[in-house]
Amino acid sequence: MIDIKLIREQREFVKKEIEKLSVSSLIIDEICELDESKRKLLYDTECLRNTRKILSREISSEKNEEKVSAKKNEVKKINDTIKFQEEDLALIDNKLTELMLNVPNLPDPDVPLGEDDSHNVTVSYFNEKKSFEFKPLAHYEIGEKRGLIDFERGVKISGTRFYVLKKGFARLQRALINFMLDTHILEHGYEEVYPPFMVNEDCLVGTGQLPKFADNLYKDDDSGFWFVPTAEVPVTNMYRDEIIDPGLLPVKHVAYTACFRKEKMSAGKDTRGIKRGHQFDKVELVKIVLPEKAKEELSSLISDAQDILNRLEIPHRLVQMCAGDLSFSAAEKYDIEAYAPGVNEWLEVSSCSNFNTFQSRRANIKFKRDKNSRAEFAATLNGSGLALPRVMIAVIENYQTRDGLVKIPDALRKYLNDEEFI
RNA sequence: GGAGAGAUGGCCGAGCGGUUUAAGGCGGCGGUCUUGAAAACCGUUGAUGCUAAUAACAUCCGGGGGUUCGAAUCCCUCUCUCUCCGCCA
Repeated sequence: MIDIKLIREQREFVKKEIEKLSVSSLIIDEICELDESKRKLLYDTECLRNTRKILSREISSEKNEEKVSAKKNEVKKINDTIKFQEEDLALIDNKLTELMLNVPNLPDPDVPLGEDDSHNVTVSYFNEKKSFEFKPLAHYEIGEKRGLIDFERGVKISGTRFYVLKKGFARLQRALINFMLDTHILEHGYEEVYPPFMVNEDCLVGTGQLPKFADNLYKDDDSGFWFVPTAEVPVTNMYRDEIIDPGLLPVKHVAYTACFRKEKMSAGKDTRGIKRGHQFDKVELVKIVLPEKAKEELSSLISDAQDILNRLEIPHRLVQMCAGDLSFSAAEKYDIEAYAPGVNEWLEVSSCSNFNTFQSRRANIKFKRDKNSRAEFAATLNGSGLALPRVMIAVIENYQTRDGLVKIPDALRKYLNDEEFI
């Protein structure tokens, strides 16, 4: 959520920023109108409450019975008005909140202009593409040929977009998870958390998935639990409705979770292989930081994520999202794309975002600079570090040998019993 | 799943219809004293909204609803926590 005061005070500026996202700014006008009537009504009811309070106090000390009943009647009348106004206020307030929850974050000034992904900017390339003396196979070809990915049984036991990893590939994924976690904990200073994979609705409103993106999420109607689409949701929301003590920022967490997404929007897209499933594993980085440090924290978050690919010696590139391709909650976002020679694609293995105070306003995450200072909204950031299936694809395809084996990257050896090939 | 108990300010804890505009303690902050510190004593101490304001006012005693001139306090309801039993990886 953006600051309603900013809308109130700099309406035209906010509208202009929203339009950069290729989103209509009419919502801002609607908000301004509602906000104005809300505040007027609020002031009126507060005055009435104050009068009631004074009258009630007078009743308690009034001896004259006639005066008492006169005053009681007066308060009753006031109560009727208050009740009426409160109902009105609740209606306006609900509508206002609903609108505010649907206003996207404003783009950072450094974000390039552009309507869609064709205007994204590739910042730079890392690690040379490997050259092959044979035609590199796609991961699903290797997986099927060697019985390491079972697509048919995935569909049988669950449905389309599910698969079973077996033997060496299952092990490889487990090794990657541990490698990523250990690297972020030991080398980059993150603290590990293992959160629930199911959360309540408040969490998803807090990080911005709800109310707008309900159709990409799984939910158990019976219990009201939602399956996490990313660890960002439970980990960021650990601090919901909290005021973080002075000196505890930045908070840096790394978490492994499974992630669940309906992917209705991507129907028919990426149906081959393990690139886009309804369930996938991810190691996620989450930071809660001082607002003025958010941008530099984003840079270091990106390097922390990239470091995984560097240690695995996988070619990749860094892409900056243009305004029109920013996600709803992000002020600034960079994707890291790993190159997979088998499918000949740049795969998004990480998406690193700075949300500024957008999420912390929704989730009410605050901090204090000093013991006696006012609580302020913190900035939140997160990024994948990294998404497992696509890193699997990159490792499998980049490290494949002519005879269909996968050479284990040096960085992973110790997680795989120092073996050489899968 | 069954039975019972409970939810109050950063923490502990009183209050059970009107100086509660939440006692008292702990902790925190400021001060007195001291070479310094501790102890002791004195003062102070949250959130939200509106606002130029650390002013005034309003709201906040788990959430929602009700009774009343007036609710932390009474009633209803929901949620959560704890204890015991049952079941269980």
